[in-house]
Amino acid sequence: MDRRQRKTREAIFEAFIELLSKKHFNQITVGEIIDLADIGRATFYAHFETKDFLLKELCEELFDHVFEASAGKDNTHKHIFDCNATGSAFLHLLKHIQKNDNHILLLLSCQNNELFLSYFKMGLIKLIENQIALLELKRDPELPYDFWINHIASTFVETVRWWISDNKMKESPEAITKYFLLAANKKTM
Amino acid sequence: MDRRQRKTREAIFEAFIELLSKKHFNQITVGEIIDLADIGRATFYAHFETKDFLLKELCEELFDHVFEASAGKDNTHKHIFDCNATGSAFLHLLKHIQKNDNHILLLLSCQNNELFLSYFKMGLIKLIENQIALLELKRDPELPYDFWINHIASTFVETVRWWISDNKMKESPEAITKYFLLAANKKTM
DNA sequence: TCAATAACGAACATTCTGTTCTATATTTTA
DNA sequence: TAAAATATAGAACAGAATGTTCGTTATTGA
Repeated sequence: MDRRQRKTREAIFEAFIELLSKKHFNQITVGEIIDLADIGRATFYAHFETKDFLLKELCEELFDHVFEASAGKDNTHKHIFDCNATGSAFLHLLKHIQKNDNHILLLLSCQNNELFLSYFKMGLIKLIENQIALLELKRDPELPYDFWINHIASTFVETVRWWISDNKMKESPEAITKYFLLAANKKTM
Repeated sequence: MDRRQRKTREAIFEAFIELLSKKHFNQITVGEIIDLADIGRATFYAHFETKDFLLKELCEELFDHVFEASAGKDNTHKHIFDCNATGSAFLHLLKHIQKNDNHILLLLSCQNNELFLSYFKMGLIKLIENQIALLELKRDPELPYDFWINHIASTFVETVRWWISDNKMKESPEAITKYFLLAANKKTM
């Protein structure tokens, strides 16, 4: 990709993220993004068809990076999901969030968090399905498989949301992991 | 309230609900609502400041009606939450949803369901906090109280979402209640 | 019946969207 | 390094949506 394109794309994402931290997605205008990114109007539309596509691509870029680790594509993260110590995948994810890699923390706690949390959940479901054997989570045989997968993922997403928004991240990733596992029907770490 | 006002308000809500069943909130214009409700432009704005307020008032009107039962204000629903047989409050809620009182089912399954599910969750949290003694849900002493309340409410909301969207309501309210209670860490009904 | 008030409906300024165009700057390639 | 390809700047534009205003008409409740 052309350096000019990369720079423009980056400038747009950066401006967009900054605006997302201040106002709701619906109230952000393309004009504001353009001004903040300091680019021409036509340039914006050469990169993104609409504001909705911009959001979609931002989500994909950020969450794909977090979750691609599970496929072992990224050397710096490969260890995370190869480790089969109980609960480590979730604990590692929380630690990444705490470190605030790629503005993930900001997006998960901003006014639009439903948007990002739903992307987060989609990634999680894929991850859990792939790694189910390693995670040592036990399913009650009376629960349908897909209900259960959805329940685990939702519980984790809600745990993260609670940690960031309600708890203000006062507790450690370890404590939060414990809560999650207790809530998700696992006795202990 | 003036009969004219009531009729206008009803016409707007009805048109809005119909549009919500077809497209996303963001893509619905005031013009469309006006056309479908067959009212004047100025009339719409005399009733609702913006489209966002319309959404807010719709949510309040519908969910308040469902949840006010818990306060015993509504005679036809009073029984629901006075009953202390295990799990009955949740089962009754599911039966109401199944009967599709007040278009609740439509709103919970439409493209904007996040919006309505978040209102639903708010009401649930209040309900659970008020009725906690009757519900016979047991909290692990290691879980913080508010984490736990949030977990129960989220699990129920997700159960409803799964039932409507993923399961297409193929299973009975009784079966869904069982899944919910199993997932929420309760052994049986 | 009558005073109050709600709805109509058309017109309006304003804002935002998404497109088009030419000129200019940067990158790739040959 | 020169030429071809491509990205951006920037201005101008049509079209659509928003929210307001105002004079007129219709309905309501007392």
